[in-house]
Amino acid sequence: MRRSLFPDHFSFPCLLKSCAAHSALSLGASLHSAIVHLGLEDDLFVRTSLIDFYGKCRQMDASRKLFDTMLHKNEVSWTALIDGYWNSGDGISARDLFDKMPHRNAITWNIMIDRYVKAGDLINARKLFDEMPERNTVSFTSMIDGYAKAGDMASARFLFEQLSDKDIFSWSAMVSGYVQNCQPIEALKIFLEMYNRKIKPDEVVLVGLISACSQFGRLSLAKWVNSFVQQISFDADNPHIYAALIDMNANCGNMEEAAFLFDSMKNRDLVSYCSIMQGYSIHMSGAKAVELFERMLKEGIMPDEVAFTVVLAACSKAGLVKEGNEYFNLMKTEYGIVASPDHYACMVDLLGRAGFLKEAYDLLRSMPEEPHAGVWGALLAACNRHSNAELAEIAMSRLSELEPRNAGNYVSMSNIYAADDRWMDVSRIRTQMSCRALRKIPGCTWIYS
DNA sequence: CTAGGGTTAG
Repeated sequence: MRRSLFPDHFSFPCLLKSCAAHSALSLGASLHSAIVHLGLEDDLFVRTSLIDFYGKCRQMDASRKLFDTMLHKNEVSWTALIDGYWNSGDGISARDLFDKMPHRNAITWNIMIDRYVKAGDLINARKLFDEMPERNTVSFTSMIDGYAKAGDMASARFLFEQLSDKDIFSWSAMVSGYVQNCQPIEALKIFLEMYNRKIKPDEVVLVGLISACSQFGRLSLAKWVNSFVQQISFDADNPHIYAALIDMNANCGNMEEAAFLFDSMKNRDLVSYCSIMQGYSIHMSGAKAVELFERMLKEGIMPDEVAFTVVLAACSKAGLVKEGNEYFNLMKTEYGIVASPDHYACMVDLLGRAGFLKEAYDLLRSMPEEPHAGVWGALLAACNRHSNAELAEIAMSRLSELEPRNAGNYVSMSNIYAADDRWMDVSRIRTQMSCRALRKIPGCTWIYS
């Protein structure tokens, strides 16, 4: 038998990585005994992979023991153990080890910064960023992403301007950041600045560009972006690109193009299904969206919490009360998804729109969490539609606390009173509005050209 | 040839 058929110190790290990815603890443990048997336990790469494997399986005692008895460690061994502690929820031990590390190149700092950024702890991330001896593009991009996710685009921009070696990652982080914070004009400007510097856009930054144009809701712009992307996108099967294009076309009123793109996809994934369903939903074809949801299930694609939000909203718009109820139950029983306030908002909207105001209110009161403004807002809208001033007053009293500056709520409430000829109450609401210096934002109707 | 880092869609 040829010796090469046995796993060696090159293949064990690879095998352990795969076990870690699948949380295959017992399989990895058998590999561990094989490693000991073959006398490969002291190999730097093999030992580090074991530390990483036990850490990913949250076996910190085993991981720590292998680390402590290690003769020669490098930064990767340290990082693997730190990562294990961090992912096991022990940020204190992780940070303690990081501070004790003997050799810290830029990369180790970047990993630690990114951990804090991903945890939303920008204070600690920034401290490390300021402390580290040499910052590179990765350090800047992690911080930029952190600020963007926290909604602080001013700080993100400030760091971006200081960054001399901007690469495609940092440009992308800025474009996506503006998109995430609903600043499509800034997103577009940054993209064009990048493009004018002759930097070749990749798929990721194109997704950002498309999403920005989706937020504009301008069909002329969408048409331009559509052809622009088709011209320069090398990977035509990228599902991210497709989902973004479908979303943009649907949002800009071009359902035909959205449907064409969806149909021409080779591998439709969850997000592309959601994009097209959302498109049909906003264009008042809720039934069509529900049909697509069924087709998606038949294809074996697992719906997640967002997919259920989309389908419940579609049921609501189409008046499919029975189906909506069924999906709401299916989500909990069949897919083990805990109903979020957004799901409840969809259900209150569904029941309320169809005139089941009592049922909507009962459902709201059965919520395990405190209902947010979206849930109360859906109830208020239903009261407006079905002229129920009594229930509307309950919703309004919560809404005036949760979102006191939302003019729409006051307008709905005053309309409900007006429909009941309660003009004294109407004027009381108007006074409240002017006291809070609110005015109705004129309705905005898109006209598709 | 093997172990650790930053950007993406609904």
